[in-house]
Amino acid sequence: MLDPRLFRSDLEHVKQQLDRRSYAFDAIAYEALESRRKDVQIKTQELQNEKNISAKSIGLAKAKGDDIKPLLDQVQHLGEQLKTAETELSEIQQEMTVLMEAIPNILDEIVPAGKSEDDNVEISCWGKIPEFSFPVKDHVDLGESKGLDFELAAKITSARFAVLQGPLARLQRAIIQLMLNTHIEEHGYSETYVPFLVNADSLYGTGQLPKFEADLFKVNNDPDFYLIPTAEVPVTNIVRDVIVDAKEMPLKFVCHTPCFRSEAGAYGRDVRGMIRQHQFEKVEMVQIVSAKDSEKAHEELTNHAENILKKLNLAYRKVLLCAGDTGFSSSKTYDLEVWLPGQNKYREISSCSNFKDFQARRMQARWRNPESGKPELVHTINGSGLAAGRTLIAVMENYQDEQGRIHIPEALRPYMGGVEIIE
RNA sequence: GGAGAGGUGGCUGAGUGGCCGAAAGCGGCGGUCUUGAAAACCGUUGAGGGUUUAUCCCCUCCCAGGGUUCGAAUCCCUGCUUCUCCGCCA
Repeated sequence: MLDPRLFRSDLEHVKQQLDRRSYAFDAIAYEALESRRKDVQIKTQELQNEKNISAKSIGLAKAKGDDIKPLLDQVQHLGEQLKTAETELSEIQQEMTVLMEAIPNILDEIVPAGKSEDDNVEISCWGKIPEFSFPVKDHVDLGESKGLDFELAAKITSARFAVLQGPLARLQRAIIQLMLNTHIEEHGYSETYVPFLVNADSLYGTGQLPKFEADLFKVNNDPDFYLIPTAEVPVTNIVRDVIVDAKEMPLKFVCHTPCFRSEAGAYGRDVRGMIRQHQFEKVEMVQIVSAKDSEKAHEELTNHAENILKKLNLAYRKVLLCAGDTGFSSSKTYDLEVWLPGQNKYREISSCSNFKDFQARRMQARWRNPESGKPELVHTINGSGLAAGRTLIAVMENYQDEQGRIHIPEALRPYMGGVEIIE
């Protein structure tokens, strides 16, 4: 949610900013609605004031033992007028809310123009793309004899799920362990476990609802629950309706969860293997920071994700998403893309975003700035550190040998119980 | 799943129809005192919104949503939630 005051003070600026996203904002309709809002709100509050005054005078008259009958006659019509005004106001406000909550975040000025991922800008590259002296296999072929089974998962549930068994299952767990330990011990995050089912308010807070319900799995309940699409949702909502104490800032959480995505609209994309699944494991980093620290914190958090790839010695590149590829709630996003020999290209393995105050305004997440003594909206930042399923793929494909074996990277060996090669 | 008791400001806790955005205590902040600190004393201290250049002024909020009433923290209904006991359970 954007600041409504920004719309009132500088509509032209807002319109220009939304243009960068190709978001067609109807300024004329907005202005008409806003002017009605102002009129009706003022009128409603005046009536409320009148009601309060007369109620008070009746109370006083009664206490003195005066006849209150004439006063009661006087306020008779007030109730009805007020009710009409209140109804109209709440309709206008609801209309305004619907309009406002559909509007995406304003992009950071550094975000490049562009329509699709082809227009993203490469910021840096790290590591050496491995060269193989034999025809490489992808993770599906490599995993077939090692406990990665898609048909079994399809029997149990459906397509876009995987069963992982034996040393490969352990390898994924080792990857998660490495990530969690690194973020806790070296990057200063606090380990967190949260519910995997959330309510609509939480999804509204981080921006998935109301616009992107189709991407979610809904669970029948009264009221409905949703399977989390990312730990970002429950973890960021820790600070919903909270005023964080200055000495607790910044808050840094790391959280391992499964993630559930309907992938509606992704038919035919990445149908092979476990690149795009309905369920995958992810380690997520979330930071709650002040406005003045958010840019720096975003850079740091991205570095934290990069450090995992460095520890695993996986070649990757860092890209700055263009206007058209930056998510609804984000102001600025870096993607980390790891080299996958099986696809002979870089694929997203982490997405690190600065939401600024967009999510915070939706969920009234604030901190008390000691300089002013007043509550101010926090900035929220999050990023995958990393997607564990895709990291497993990357390790398998990058560490394969001619016999189709997988060598365990040095950094993961402490977690593998002595296994160095998966046959 | 069954039974009962609660949900009031940062915390504890009073308030059963008007003078209550809310006593008192604690905590926080400022001051007096002190070489400094503590103690003591004095003062101050919730959030959101509207209008406005600004001050002022006004509106809303005592878990949430409805209702009764001229008037609701207080009465009624529904929901959520916390605690205790019983049952079940990893």
